[in-house]
Amino acid sequence: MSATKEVVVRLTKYKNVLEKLRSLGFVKVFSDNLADAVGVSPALVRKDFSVFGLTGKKRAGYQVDDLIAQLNRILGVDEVQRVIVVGCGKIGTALMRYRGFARERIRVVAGFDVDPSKIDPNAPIPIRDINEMPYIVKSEKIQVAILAVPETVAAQVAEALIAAGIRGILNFAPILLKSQNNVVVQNINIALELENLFCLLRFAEQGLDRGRP
Amino acid sequence: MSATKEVVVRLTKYKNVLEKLRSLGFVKVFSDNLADAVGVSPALVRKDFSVFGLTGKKRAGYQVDDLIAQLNRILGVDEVQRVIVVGCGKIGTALMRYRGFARERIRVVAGFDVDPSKIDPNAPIPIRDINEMPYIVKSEKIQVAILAVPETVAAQVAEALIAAGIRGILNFAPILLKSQNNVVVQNINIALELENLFCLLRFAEQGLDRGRP
DNA sequence: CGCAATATGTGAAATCCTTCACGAGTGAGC
DNA sequence: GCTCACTCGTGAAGGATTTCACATATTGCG
Repeated sequence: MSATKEVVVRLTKYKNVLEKLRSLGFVKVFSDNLADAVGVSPALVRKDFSVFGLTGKKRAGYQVDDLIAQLNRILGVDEVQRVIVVGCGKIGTALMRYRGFARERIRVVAGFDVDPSKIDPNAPIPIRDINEMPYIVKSEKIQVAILAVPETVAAQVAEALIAAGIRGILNFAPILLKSQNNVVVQNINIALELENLFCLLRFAEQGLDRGRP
Repeated sequence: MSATKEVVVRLTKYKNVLEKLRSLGFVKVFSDNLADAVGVSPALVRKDFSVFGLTGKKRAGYQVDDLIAQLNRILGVDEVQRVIVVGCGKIGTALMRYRGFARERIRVVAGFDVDPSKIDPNAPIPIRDINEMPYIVKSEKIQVAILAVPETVAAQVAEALIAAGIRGILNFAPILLKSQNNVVVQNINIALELENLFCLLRFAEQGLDRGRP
């Protein structure tokens, strides 16, 4: 049943919430709880689950352990996910050392840059020359890359990544990369998000209609 | 006319594309061009514009200059937008120095942290003690904050921000802050985005239905 | 100057997504 | 063990958003 991107996003959110609940000692959970935590309606939680055959019991809700196991199976994130970071500027290095990744079973295998002064193959997370990227991608069977290079070279580096066999890109460069022919792209444009925030504020303040007078 | 968040996001994207086009010397533009660049259908571009009374000419498309001016008016981003960064760890400092902000007329006024060793009020962008945050927010009339603190204190710091008068938060901490009572929150959960990327890849590979057998 | 090509603007249709509402089990309490 | 309040699962209804399709206007060109 065509699962859209939004559904996958929600499933992942459910899973994260469930893991927090489990660490707090929860054993069962109701659709209301998950709905609150994720910010959707209870009906939608149940609907999402039903699409994937996740079932609970009529008065006992869902078993937390069970649900996590099922979600992991569905989402396919049982093992550690390996990723590379391309572009080791400010954002790139910050991401390489980001602690949040460990908790989610994500491991940064290596960083890449063009600047020779940044290269350090002996660091805990090695930083290599961008020219080595294709070999590492192949030998390590890397599928996903975080792109954090300047705007001017972003498109070109993205193509190099795809050519090297990368199948998913998390793009922090301020250009809109398009998902095409079996390469999935997720764009995170920080400046754009901020701009939107300002706009939404503005709209929230003075009503939503600002068309012709 | 109830403008949803999605419409605002698209308008901002149009504006960004238009500015790139203008810098390339374009004078007029068609809905097709914008649609391609933003990844939507031409009809939607026209519909979005019509909602806000943005009009073009029947065979000449839209005037780039004109359109940008109108969008700026509608989106309310004529002047420089000022923002603070709370939490000057890896991500926080990277954001403080992020170049993409300058281009979008966003200025980071100050950073805040609890760690005394990080404080440096004389830096180009000063880093101050978090306790000074409420005063700076008030005196500088700051409305928007970027939140980049560890998970454990994120909720608490967010409350402090709201109490100090902040009206919009761009949240990089891995908890879901909820937009409530006239505070707009935009969550960017990097680990979650990566997880989603892996899942989408997985789904793209082996079809979308993975429910009961 | 008139025509034909082309792009806009918009009501109507279609599609997609969410919520509603209710039947049906089920666990807890007495 | 019986009852009852409670929660799931789901078809149908409802909304919202996007696309369609075409009348209409404009411009370039012969």
